[in-house]
Amino acid sequence: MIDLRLIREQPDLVRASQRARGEDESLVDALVAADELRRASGVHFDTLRAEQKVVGKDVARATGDEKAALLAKAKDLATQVREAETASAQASAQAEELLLALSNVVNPAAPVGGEADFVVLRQVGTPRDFTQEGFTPRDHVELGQLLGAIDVERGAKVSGSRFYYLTGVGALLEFALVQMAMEQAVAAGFQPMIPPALVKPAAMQGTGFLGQAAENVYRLEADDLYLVGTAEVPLAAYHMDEILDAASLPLRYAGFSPSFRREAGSHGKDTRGIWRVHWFDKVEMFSYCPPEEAAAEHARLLAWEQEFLGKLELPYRVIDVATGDLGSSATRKFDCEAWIPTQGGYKEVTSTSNCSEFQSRRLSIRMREGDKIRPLATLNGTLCAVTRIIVALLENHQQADGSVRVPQALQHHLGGREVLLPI
RNA sequence: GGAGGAUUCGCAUAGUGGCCGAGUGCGCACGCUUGGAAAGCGUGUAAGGGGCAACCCUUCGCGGGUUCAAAUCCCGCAUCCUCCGCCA
Repeated sequence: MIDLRLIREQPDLVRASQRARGEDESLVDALVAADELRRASGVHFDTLRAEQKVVGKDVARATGDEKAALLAKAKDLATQVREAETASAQASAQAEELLLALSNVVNPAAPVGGEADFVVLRQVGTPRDFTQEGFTPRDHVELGQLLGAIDVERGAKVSGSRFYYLTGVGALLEFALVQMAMEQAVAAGFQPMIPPALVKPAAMQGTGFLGQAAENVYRLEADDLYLVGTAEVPLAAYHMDEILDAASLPLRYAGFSPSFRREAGSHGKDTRGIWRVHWFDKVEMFSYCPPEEAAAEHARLLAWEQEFLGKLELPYRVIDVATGDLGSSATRKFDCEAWIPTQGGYKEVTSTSNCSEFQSRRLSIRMREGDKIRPLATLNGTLCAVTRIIVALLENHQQADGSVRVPQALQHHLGGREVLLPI
């Protein structure tokens, strides 16, 4: 959630942000009105309650007729207090609901527009020219079959569409990638974490996934729990309701977890293979830092993502995602898109978002600096989304005979294999 | 799943209807003391909302209820601990 004071004092700024996102501007005015009502009804309740306390103490001291008279007054007050309390609670709940519905204010540096209005920040590496090399590249499904690494048919048989098995060297490849990602993260000072993949509503709500993104979240009705779509959720909620010592910041966690996504809005999109699936494993970076350091931390997260892709020798580009395509928590987002030969284009393999104080306000995570207590910033970034990296690796490093070259940095995590051979 | 116990200000605890938003110890901060430190002594030390401020209000796991008045009584739920059962 954003700061109510910002909405009170600079509603135009928030309106402009909503417009840039393509979201409802009138929410801002509704919120301003709801906030006024909340404060007014709060003052009314406070006043009555203070009076009730005074009278209550008088009752305890009084005797005889005086006590009877005071008791009558107190009873009358009690009714009024109850009514005022209900009204105040309702007004607060109303304001809270609107506040939770409002997305974070976008960073002015983010390009304004829809999904296609991103800005390419840089391009790294050069896509291979398979025509010049004299063969037609196979896609990851075909390569996965040749190598005995991916079984999508049986994934569908057992669990339905968008499920898969990683088999043989495919399974080993996941372990190798995860190990490599964790090693890098630890070297950079991250604390490795294996968080729960099922979380309570407060964690999901607090990270901002129950807004427009709600339709993509799996919910376990019987237990009122959610399956996380990213380790970002349990890593953010880890410090829920805590006040962190400013001297301990930044706190950096690298979480390994399964990621579950309903893919509700993407029927018919990327249906082949394991590019877009309902479940995959992922190593996610997560930072807590002072708000004024968030932009620098964001740049660092991006640099770590690039370091990882570099070690995998993948050609990719970095884009500054447009305002209309930001998650509700993010003020700014950078995606790394790897070149996917059989798609003839760059496609998202990592994503890093600066959520400023949006999540920490919702989750009630603050920092103590001397005698000052204030919200802090949270940021997240993908280090390794296993299935997408596997797709990129197989397709980019394939050879004419269907074998796949293993990038040097990954070799020792795969028992020294320099190449994956068809079975 | 069954039985019992617990949940209070960073930690440990006191508190069984009004003098309790709440005492004590530890920790922490500042001051005194000291050549310096420790010890000792003194003062302060939860969060949130409203207000220029004085100050007021909310919160004693969460949600209801009883009462003029609830940390305290009643009901429901959650979490943790112990024992039993089952189990990767």
